[in-house]
Amino acid sequence: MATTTPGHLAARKKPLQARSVVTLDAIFEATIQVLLAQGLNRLTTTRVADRAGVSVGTMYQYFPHKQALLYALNERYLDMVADRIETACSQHAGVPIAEMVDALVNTYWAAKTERSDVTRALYRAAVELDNDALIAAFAQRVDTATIAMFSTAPDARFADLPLVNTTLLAVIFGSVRNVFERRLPAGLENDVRDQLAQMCRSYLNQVALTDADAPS
Amino acid sequence: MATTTPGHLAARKKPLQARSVVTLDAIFEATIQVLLAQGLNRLTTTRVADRAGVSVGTMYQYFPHKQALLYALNERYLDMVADRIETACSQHAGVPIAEMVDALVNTYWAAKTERSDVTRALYRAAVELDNDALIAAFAQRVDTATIAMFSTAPDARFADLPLVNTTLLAVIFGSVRNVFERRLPAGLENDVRDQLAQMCRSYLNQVALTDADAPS
DNA sequence: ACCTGAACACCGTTCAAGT
DNA sequence: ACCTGAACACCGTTCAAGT
Repeated sequence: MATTTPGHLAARKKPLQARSVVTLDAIFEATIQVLLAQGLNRLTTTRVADRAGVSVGTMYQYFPHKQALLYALNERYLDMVADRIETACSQHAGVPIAEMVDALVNTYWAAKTERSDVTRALYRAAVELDNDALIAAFAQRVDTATIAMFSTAPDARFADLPLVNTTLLAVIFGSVRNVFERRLPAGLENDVRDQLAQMCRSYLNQVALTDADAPS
Repeated sequence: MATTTPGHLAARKKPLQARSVVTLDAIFEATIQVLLAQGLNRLTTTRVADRAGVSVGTMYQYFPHKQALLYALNERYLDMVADRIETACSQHAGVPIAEMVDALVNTYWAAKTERSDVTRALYRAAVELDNDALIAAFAQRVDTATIAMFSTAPDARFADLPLVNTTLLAVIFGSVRNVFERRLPAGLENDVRDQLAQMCRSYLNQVALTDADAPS
């Protein structure tokens, strides 16, 4: 499912020719580099254009304004994360629910951890650029994938799966972000991840319907 | 415990005279208003000064630069939240652990929800202003308060209370932020809060040492 | 058709001049 | 002693001129 981009933040032209794809990639790569090396308030259209080897004017052919550039960068990133979660979810259909939760925690955690500098930079860049639409689209994709996975659990049913699912995702995504922003030492970080997974499992065990709850 | 402010972000002068306090409050209030009404990238030093009824030059007597203003605003806010958590923690010393967790979730939730527009605006403003020091100081205060509270629980002991505590705080704070940024409908928001509290309780029940674990 | 970069409007910050 | 706001450097964005 494609992300729906609000008009005012949409990229100006789609890269139809091979050269454009290269230019666009160079711009994205330059943006990440400037973001990491100089930070958000030194991220200048001129600096990005310079590093990408194009003129400012050219950049404005691809993006109507600076925010649209950051928006597109986030979009790419969230699409990557959503792809990985969708894949993990379909690969774990039918396994016990505890394994599902572990897969979910570990997949999201790994996606955020692999390039944690980029993750943190994007958390910062994601601000004040009307990213509600991005977040909503991302949440929708993930909700769908995880609900589908959890429905196939052989060992658990729930009175209100959508609520359980929303809670679980809020807890996982929120905790990961929190741990990131606190810059915990790597060892402690991993311990917290394991505790998080355990917490999700306890919760699922407790809210799962028992046989006594089964409809007659 | 006072927050340790890094020098380059410190406010320029302390409000020693009554008039200065008024001016400073006016600047803070103006900042919140501009933030809510116009958003972060329309938050201009001139606009804030205008609304506060002072000149830009005067504002620069109190804050060495724009970031310091936003930093100070966040500092005030986090101090308020930390105060409330500390109070709740000392008021709940000695009660069963399930009640402690509920108090913690509800206090933090309430502090963030009461003026949710301000909360969201500050989440956005908190970016790229070296808020690591702020977050660290806040985390330290809360860690201390909650660990002290949990140690007095009559019905639970833990093999590694610091880890359990860190996990719990990451989950609670992270989830609250996530729920905020997703702008869930108010009814669902409350349901998720209740689920969150339940999840924390399941977790604590599971990781608490049983009598069998007791040292002989 | 597409790219360039000087030019324009606006913002953060300073500091000489005012009280 | 403290406040003011014009002035300066820099950034986002445009568009006439170039290829």
